[in-house]
Amino acid sequence: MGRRPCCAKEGLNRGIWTAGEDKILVDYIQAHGEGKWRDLPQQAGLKRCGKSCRLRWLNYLRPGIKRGNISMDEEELIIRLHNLLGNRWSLIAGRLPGRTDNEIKNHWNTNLSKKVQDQMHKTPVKRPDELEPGSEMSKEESPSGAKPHPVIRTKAIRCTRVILPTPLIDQVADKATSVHNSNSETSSYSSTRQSNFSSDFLADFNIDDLLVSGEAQNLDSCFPLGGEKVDCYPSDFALSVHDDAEGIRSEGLENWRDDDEPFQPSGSFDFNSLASFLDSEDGYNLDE
DNA sequence: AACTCGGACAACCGCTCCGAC
DNA sequence: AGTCGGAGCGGTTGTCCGAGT
Repeated sequence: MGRRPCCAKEGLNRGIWTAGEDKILVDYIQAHGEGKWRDLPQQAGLKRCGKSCRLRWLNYLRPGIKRGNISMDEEELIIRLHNLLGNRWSLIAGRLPGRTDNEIKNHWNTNLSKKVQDQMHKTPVKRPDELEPGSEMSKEESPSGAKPHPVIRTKAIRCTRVILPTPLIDQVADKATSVHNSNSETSSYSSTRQSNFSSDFLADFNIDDLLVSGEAQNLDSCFPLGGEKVDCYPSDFALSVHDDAEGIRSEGLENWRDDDEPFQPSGSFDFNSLASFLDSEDGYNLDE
């Protein structure tokens, strides 16, 4: 069985694209439009994989692409959005007109992640189980940049291997299980829970199980957030249920459109108003 | 001038989702 | 309901280039 490979690897050009190849690709897409990437190389006469053509077009040749010179405003926005969304580069790129996910990802890996790390070392974060008894994780103790998030698939809306602090495991597990039981969809979570309850608990559960139900909002009670902050502690639970309680659902971000909001998926926006939005009660309180 | 090293970024790869059948 | 192919995503790798020695 097995599917047809996206392209035959033999006899194809690899590596950096030449100006000639770019021109062929642009001419073809201008004439025939995007799509049918698998067949495009053959139709256009390019010795490239279809996926490679798609990547080249989307990241470099498409009209309206900005290259380089990422401004301070953009960097700040990327950091904030990364704090909110984790490594969901395509969603982040969608909030930065003219920027591509690949460029933002590279910029993050080479520049911003270090910046954030530096900021973190200035304001170290305590895990909830490291806090003094009776103390709360105050906003001042949370870093503005936050730790790297676990990987979250953009489309799947699913947390894979979310690491939860031990004291929260049972509460989240019980809640997720009860939510799951009230839904008809299957979840890998239950079996995971049965098989793995170490202190470095790795939960594979379908975030939809938590999100589709109105009960999801009650999950706030599982986390010592005080209704203030997205992250319980940042690396532990990347996709906050709190977001959803505030009406910004993870899946909704992809289709998120609201004329009252300072930025839109593909539109222009004002950085200052966006910063205000992110800091506001209606936003995410991502700032320190 | 030659070499090494590290940063930046372009491209590739494997996985997943989703729609069509 | 199950399978398949198209498409998209994020992580990783490869390559280039400039700075330093």
